[in-house]
Amino acid sequence: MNLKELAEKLGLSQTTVSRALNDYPEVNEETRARIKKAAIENFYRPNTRAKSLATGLSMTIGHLIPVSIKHEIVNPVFADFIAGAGETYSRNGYDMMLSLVEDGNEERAYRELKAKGSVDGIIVHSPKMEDPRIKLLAEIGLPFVVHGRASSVTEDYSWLDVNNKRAFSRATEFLFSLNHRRIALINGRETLDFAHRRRSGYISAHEAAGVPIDTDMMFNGEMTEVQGYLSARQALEHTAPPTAFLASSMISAIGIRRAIHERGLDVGTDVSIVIFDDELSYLKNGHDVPIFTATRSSVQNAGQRSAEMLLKLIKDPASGPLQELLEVDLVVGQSTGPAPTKP
Amino acid sequence: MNLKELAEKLGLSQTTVSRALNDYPEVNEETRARIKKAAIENFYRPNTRAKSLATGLSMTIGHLIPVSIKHEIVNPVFADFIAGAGETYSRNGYDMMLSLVEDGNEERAYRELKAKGSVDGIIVHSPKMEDPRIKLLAEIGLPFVVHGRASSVTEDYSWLDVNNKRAFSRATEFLFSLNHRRIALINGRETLDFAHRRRSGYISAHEAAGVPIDTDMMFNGEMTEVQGYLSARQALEHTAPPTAFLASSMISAIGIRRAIHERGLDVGTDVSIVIFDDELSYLKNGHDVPIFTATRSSVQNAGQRSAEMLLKLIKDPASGPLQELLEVDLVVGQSTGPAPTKP
DNA sequence: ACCAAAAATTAAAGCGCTTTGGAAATCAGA
DNA sequence: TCTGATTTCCAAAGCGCTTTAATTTTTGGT
Repeated sequence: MNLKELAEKLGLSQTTVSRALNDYPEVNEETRARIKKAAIENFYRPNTRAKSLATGLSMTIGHLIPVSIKHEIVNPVFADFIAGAGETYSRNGYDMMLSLVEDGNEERAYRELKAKGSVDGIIVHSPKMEDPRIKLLAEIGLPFVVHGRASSVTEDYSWLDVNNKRAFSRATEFLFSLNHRRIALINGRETLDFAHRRRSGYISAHEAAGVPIDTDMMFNGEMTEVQGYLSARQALEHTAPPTAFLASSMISAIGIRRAIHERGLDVGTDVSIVIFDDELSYLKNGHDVPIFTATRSSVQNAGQRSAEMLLKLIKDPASGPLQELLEVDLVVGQSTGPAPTKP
Repeated sequence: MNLKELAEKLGLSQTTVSRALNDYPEVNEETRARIKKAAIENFYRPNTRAKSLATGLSMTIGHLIPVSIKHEIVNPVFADFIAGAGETYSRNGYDMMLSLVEDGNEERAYRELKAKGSVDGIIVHSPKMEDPRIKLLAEIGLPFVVHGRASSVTEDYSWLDVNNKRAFSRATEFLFSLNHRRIALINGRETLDFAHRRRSGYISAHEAAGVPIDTDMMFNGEMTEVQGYLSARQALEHTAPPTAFLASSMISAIGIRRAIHERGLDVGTDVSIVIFDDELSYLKNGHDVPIFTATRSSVQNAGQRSAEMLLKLIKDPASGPLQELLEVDLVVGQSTGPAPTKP
């Protein structure tokens, strides 16, 4: 059932029917009611493509995932973010489009998206320190919100980020307060902006407390279980092993825990762990008492907020740039305790 | 730059330009070359919505995620599946649309998708034992492929599934061969079809070997770390604890491992674990030697194959229903060993 | 009862593309 | 050189909707 058929069935013009359904004022309330009733009865749904062509709005938000960080799509964080954003989209009548982009083809992909008119806005994932996508999108003139920030980009743009630096400085300070002085950092890839910020939080806390930093204790790489395990093993094999770990994700921490157990040590007594917990729905940090002491910030919530920002930006471009910095909670779990006193 | 402008610039009609670009035969090869060159130079991209309206094809595949199993979207398996499928889509010029569907609104959502003409086909995720979506989609007349199967559905439909039953019977037999006789099953929610099949594999292996089954050793629930931990703890607290665990996912197994360690036992010597490994990209099962002995099947590959099936089905509906059953590998890792002999 | 203003409705154009049905140009055969 | 077939191109219709501009109907004041 399309508009034409519906209009014929009602003995009205397409114009009136269209207007009635879209709540335009210039239509008699009685006929509007009659039209809406008929629309429901006939399960009429305007064809999105036709509507989109007529209005110039695609009512679609694009999420582009560079294949290079395919691990990222696949990254639990990404999935949870999407889950949050998706809810906001569907509540507002927007569709969500996902695209995988070949490496190096990024610029082309964004321009294409604009040229093909397939989206009204874009969410930018996993920004790097110096991310060319931001300038590009601004130039193209497609509304966008970055999930995270790009430190080296000077232009003003819309973003939503977690206060990663503060999170890691707080976590570090917390470990200091438990008398840990040798803390290994198991970070994400430091070309990614968030990892860089976390590192600087770790460093600044050390500097503020006058605790020397040993670069042997700083690791970065993919945030996988294996990577966490390998880094932790290396740290523990050091002549001066750490008494605590600071991990960028729950998954890394699981690997770290494996390395600790492997050496016959116990988590929370012999070695402490603090993690950054994205509150992934299927990787809950324990039920009653958290398994890991953590700085916590829901990535699903971040997805929702980012989506809201983007929709606002699309509705009213002049309202931007919008920026939002989320603070984390520091929740104490079973994975931390006072540093063991030397035997 | 749209078609009209491009045609004007070339001094040709829109018809000719359109035909040249779409490789229709009735156009001089010289002018075709000229047109294609101009199209490239001007970065011309046909507007998807207009094209879609004209052709009646949306060139979009829909993935609907019921909010009830929001954990599923968020489920790493889902993300990896999408990553696989997405690659196939973009290689074939298709877009991928993700929608979250409110509970209970499923039928409406599918019908709407059809009425709005926003997708050419659908992938059905996480089928339940008796899934009404299959009959519905067949009735609506929208091409679809189910990732998994629905045991109680008698109609013929297209699906791609892993041989879950065989996987779990093999895993069970493998544990039997190591002299384990008391094996706990930590399964996913058994309303979901795949979990049900895994269970029946576990059971049939027991029956074939004449080993009695203790329902106290059978658990099912969300495939989360916490759930795995809680189930395993309960199993280990039993008066006759298991000597081995069979887990439906890597994540559950991580929880199981935690419970085992907590009791001061060791994995691979005191207690064995076999898992079903979906080869999630960020949850690799070890680097050289697998951490867990596993039945293995890449879910990313499944996504890719499903997408290929669906595209084929869209191109040629008569070619269906298509069905594909993937077998698993059984790879031995560090988490299994002979059953400990009673002290 | 009349007329201007307001309200309600409609015809038709337009969004950017594909495709049908011709028309014009080229070619081949006699 | 002419004719019919072939090749090459084009005008216009159509996809299903919105929206502008115009038309018809209703209302209200005198």
